[in-house]
Amino acid sequence: MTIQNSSSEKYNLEKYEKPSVTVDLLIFTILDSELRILLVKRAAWPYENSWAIPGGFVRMDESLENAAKRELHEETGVTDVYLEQLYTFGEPDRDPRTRVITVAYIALIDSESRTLRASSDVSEAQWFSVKKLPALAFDHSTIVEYGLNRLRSKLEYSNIAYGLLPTEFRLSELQRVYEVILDRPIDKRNFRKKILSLGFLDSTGEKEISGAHRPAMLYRFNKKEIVFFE
Amino acid sequence: MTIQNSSSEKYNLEKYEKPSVTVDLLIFTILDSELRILLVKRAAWPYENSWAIPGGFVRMDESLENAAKRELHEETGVTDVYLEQLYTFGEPDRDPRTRVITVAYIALIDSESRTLRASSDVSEAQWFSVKKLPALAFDHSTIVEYGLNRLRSKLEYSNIAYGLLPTEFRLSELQRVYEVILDRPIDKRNFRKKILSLGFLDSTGEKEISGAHRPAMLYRFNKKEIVFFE
DNA sequence: TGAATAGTGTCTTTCAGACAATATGCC
DNA sequence: GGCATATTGTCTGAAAGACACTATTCA
Repeated sequence: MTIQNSSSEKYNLEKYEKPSVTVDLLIFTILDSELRILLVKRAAWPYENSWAIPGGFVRMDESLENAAKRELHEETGVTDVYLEQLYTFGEPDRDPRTRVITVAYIALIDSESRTLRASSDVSEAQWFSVKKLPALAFDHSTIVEYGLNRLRSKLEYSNIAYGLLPTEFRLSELQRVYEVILDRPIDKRNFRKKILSLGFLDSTGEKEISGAHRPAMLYRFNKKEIVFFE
Repeated sequence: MTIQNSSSEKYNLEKYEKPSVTVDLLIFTILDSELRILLVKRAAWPYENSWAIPGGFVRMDESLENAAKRELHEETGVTDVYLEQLYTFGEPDRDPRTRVITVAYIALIDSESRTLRASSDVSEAQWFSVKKLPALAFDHSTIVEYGLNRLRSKLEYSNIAYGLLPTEFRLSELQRVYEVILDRPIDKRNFRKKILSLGFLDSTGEKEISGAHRPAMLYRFNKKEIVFFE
């Protein structure tokens, strides 16, 4: 029987048992030249003391995206960051307590915004390199794997990197973001040629001096929304 | 409060009000040289007599994908077709009855499998060209738009077209699939050069005679799973 | 032999990738 | 001057795109 079919559906809509629905957040940042995600330590059964990606229930009056924004704010204090729905995971046995369907989101946090809430209600939260992750609760390893693939492929054909950098940055920093996420070295000359030809970077005209060497020109993304190319 | 935090969460999990969760299906096929989707006519409030994409509730003991497969089978009688999760739509007011979160799936049906169930429990079901769609119930126009974009971009860098063709087909048929979905003409010589160089087509050695003209070689996809290239 | 579709090759341009030397600022 | 990072150009190979004629079958 489908929503569309039953002639008595308006009386039946509430008769089915309903699953719980949560949002889970894959929060990425670049820290110490590594791609990292935020994990929280679970305090209770199931998976007590295991690390997990943060998440929580979707309230009846908020959209999925707003639920994700609220959770993100609760965990990190940040607002206005890149947020994208990743995938919905709904195996019947993914949570031993009850049926829980989770809508996973990706969030990208730049190095300037990156701070953890002092007064978090989470017992412990930590940035883990995606190359050295602990065992994760539930099906969260699957979610991380899926999110990494999404991030990597979007990096190759969109300006998504803007979410991981502060407003102004050096081209070498941008290249580092690509190298860290794609996990391979990139030729500097080819990278600059390509990235500048795409036309989504503007030179600020400013140079940044940061040590005993030639200062670098600062650039910024000319769009703070995702754009695909090719 | 998140799943991870509350020390009394195991007693609280059931205290929240829960949304209904459905799967909705965007079922594509090629018919009369047009890309079409299956729509069903609603029999009851809300959107009575409006067209909608088929869908139904997720049962407590089935995965999202199995719910989609079950609905697909109920509507079309087919099994073993290409099925992909599209996106999850969860605006609080998208269904006037109650909070309904829907996980949308794409299904591709080839011209040989394409038959509608005689004994469908739906009042009416029909294949509509995506270029001439009626007004749709709920937020289904948004879902269709989203699905079309997904299908178009996957067509350009994967072998997803296998889902829309029978096992054996002529290159001109494959080209027609591309032209119809991308909605633009493609040069025959460039298309053949490119598609054959990708290596996911095998020649069957058979030729198909279908009228007063030179017979065409038949090809088949050498993988019945999605593969990305480039 | 006419109608209809199948099948094929060249040229040009664009883009990706390999590759190394000079420039600038601070100490 | 030494160190550290910034900045720049050429060559080659691969792929994309423009473009038109011949082949085969049946009626």
